[in-house]
Amino acid sequence: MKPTSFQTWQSVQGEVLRRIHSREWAPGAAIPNEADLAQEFGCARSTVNRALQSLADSGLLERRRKAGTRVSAQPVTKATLEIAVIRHEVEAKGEKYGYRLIERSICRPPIATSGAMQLDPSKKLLFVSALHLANDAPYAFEERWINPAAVPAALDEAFESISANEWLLEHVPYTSGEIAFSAVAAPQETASILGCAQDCAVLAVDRLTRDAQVSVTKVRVLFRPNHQLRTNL
Amino acid sequence: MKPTSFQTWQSVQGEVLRRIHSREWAPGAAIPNEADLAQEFGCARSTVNRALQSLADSGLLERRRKAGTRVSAQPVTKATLEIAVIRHEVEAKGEKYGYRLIERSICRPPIATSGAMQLDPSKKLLFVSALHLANDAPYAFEERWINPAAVPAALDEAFESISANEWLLEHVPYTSGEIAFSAVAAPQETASILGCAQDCAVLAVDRLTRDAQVSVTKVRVLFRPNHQLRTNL
DNA sequence: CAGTGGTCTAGACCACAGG
DNA sequence: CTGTGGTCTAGACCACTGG
Repeated sequence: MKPTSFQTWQSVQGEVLRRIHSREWAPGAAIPNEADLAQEFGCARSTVNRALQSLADSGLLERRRKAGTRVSAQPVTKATLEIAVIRHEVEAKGEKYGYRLIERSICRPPIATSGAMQLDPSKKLLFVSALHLANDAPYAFEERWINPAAVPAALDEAFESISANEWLLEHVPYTSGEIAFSAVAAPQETASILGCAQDCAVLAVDRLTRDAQVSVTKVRVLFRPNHQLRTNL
Repeated sequence: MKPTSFQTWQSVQGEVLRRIHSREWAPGAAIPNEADLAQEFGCARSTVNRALQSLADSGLLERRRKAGTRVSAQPVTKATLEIAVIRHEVEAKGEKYGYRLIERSICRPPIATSGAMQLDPSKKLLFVSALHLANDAPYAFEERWINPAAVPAALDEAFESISANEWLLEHVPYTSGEIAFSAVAAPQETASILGCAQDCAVLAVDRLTRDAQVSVTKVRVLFRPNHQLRTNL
C-alpha cells in the first residue's frame, strides 16, 4: 500500500493541519482538489470533504467552487464564547448562587431602548433589574426591558425567586438576536449595588433578543470588577 | 406522496427548528431517532444526521449515543467573535488605518508574564508596544511579549512599519491559544497614549498564543473607550 | 463551458453507553 | 446486550463561478 492511509476525517484533518503548519502548503497557496486528495489519502471524497469543511469553518481554509481550496493568508480567529444562564455559570465555578430582585415596574422606556428594540416609544414595557450573587457577594447586575406584546405571560410573573434570565429561557426559548461586549464605568447606583467604587471599570454585555422579527427583550449585564470572559482558540 | 418531503439538510433543519419553536418538541424532550426521521422526511439518514449535528453544534440539541437526541432545556448560547488583524478591522469600518511603534526592547518580563507563558523568568523576551490608529485617532494600544526561542526571526524585525500582530501571523500562523475579554481602568500612561482620561474604562483583550505547546506571544490589547465587540446569535 | 466544491443516497460497520 | 449516533464508502447529480 502507498505510504499512509487516512481512514477517518479527523486523521485527514490532522494531516492537512500538519502540512499547513510545516508550510508544505504555504499561506495563500491553493491545495489539491478533493478528488485528488481522496485518492492520495486512500479514502472517499466525502471524508476529505468533511475534514476540509471543518477547517474552512474555523477560518483556516478558504473554499470556493471552481476556484478550489486555499490556505487562508491571514486567518480570522474565531473565538466562541459560551453564554450560559448566570446561575449555571456561577455554579460551574463551584460557588453558591444567589438572586435578588431589585426593581420591577411597567413604564415607558428611554428612547434609546425603544429604538433599539424597534418598538413604539409610547408603549410601556416591563422593566426588571436584579442582582446575581456568588457566595453571597455581588456577581452581576442586570437591567432588562421586556416587551409584553411578545411575552404577555411575563406580566404575571413577579421575578422574585427566578431571574428573568431563566424565566425567559423557559418561556420563549430558541430565539435569535445580537450581543455586544464592552467596558463601561459603573454608574453611581450600579456601583453601590455591585459593591465597587463609582466609575469602576466593569464588563458589560448587551443583548437584544428577537423571536421571529419582534423584539422580546433587551438586557444589559454588568459583571463584578475584574470579571473575565475566557475561551480557547 | 406523504405530506411534505425534505430533500436538503437545510430544509430538514428548518423543519426541526419549526417543531422546536412551536413546542411540538418541548424543551428537554427526546425527539425521534435519525432512522425514523429519515423515513418520515423521505430522505437519507445522513441528511438528517447533517441537520441534527449542526443544531447540536449550536447548542440547541443534545445528542448521545443510545440515549438519543433531545431538545436542550436551557441551551447555552454560543457567541462567535471574529478576531481579525486590527488593520483589517479598521479598514472594514471604512476608516483609514495607521500604525505607530511606541517601544521595542529586550528585557526580562514580569513574573506574571513569564508564569502565564510558562517560561523561565530569567530569560529575556522581546517586548513591543504599539498604537493602532483609525482616521489618525487612537484605536487600540497593544503591549506584547514575544518569545525569541519560539520565533528567533522576531529579533531581526524592527516592527516600525508592520505591527507585531501581522508580522507574527505571517511568520508563525495557525497557532492555538487562549483569549480573554475584560474591562480595565486605563493606567495613566496608557490613557495618555489612547487620549482618554486616566482610569477610563476600556475593553481589554488578552491573548496567549502557543505553537505546539511552546508559548509564542502574549498580548494585551486595550481599545479606545466605548469600543464594542459585536456579533449575532 | 468545464472544474470544483456542495450535497444526497443507500448501505454498511462500529463505538459508545443505557438498561 | 442492544439501540443510537458517528462515520465511511462509492457513486451520482448539481450549483456555482472562474476563465
